Amino acid sequence: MASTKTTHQHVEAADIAHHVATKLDEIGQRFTSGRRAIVESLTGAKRPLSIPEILEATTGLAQSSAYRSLTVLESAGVVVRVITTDEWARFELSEDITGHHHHMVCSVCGAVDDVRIPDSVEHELDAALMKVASKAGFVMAHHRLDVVGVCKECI
Amino acid sequence: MASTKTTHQHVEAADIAHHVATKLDEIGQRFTSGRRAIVESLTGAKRPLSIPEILEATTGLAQSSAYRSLTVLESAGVVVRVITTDEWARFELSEDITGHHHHMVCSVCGAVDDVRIPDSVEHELDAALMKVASKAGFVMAHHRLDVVGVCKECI
DNA sequence: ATGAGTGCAAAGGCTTTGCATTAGG
DNA sequence: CCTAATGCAAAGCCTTTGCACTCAT
Repeated sequence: MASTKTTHQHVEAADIAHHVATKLDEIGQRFTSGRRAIVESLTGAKRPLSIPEILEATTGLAQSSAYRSLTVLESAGVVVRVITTDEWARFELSEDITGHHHHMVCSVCGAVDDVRIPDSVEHELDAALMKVASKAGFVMAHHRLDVVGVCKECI
Repeated sequence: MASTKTTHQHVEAADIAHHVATKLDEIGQRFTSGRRAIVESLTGAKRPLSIPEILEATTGLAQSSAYRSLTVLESAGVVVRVITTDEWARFELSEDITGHHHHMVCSVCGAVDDVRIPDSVEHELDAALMKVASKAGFVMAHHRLDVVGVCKECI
């Protein structure tokens, strides 16, 4: 908890492995080859991947191991489970690695891509959300924002 | 499509039944007692309901009928399936009935409530999203925004 | 060697579907 | 009446879990 700064600055690509190893170590978990392969897939993708996509990118990885490893990585705070539609769950690296961002979801093919909006908009948004949340006695941790539409492939 | 205005103004409670009946009729579906009961549950709740909650509020409704009716109502554009976590799906009336709003999701108990933020923030947000989306060749239909945090019951 | 991690297969849990029955127009 | 809608039960599909084997420390 003390070793890693969680600012809006993202972790450099080369340091991701080290960062993940540290986070795993903090909860007494090993950084095995399978987990390394998963993290590399997610790093290369720059968008949330589904289990089938992860398995395709990682030869010799059992589906159950993928689920189990992703759960461990999620507990370590390295991976986040993203719920887009009701199909497959998707997984991405946490925002202290990738930086804060949002998702564009294609309502036709289900494709998901990362997007970022100006900090000024983020701040105004957070201020407005914080206000309405606390008015309802709700302690806001963060927000989740998606663009829903049609991707260039499906137009 | 010509009969119902889809402005930011919501439909009056008393007219919901008529509105739903019209929408169903447009796709050749009947407004049966079961579907009426479901719509009434959703109207009363003023927040997205899960299948168990809907069944609890509607005696004598089979689970499969609930799923089927909700799918029909979704096709009619009257109901929206809300994806919050990976547990149960939740359903709510569409925004041309309820007006545009967002959700607060409790990360502890999973409770979901509606929230609204000022139009000015909505507009700035849409402008920013539209901009980054079109830059990626993506045609935005709408946005989806949730507050994630801890509700007053779980603090 | 010694417990964690993995693979394979089976079980779980939400959702969908098949078929006979009921009800709406 | 006659087709659409419903109930019940079985099947589907993503995800989780049990158990034996393998690998890292």
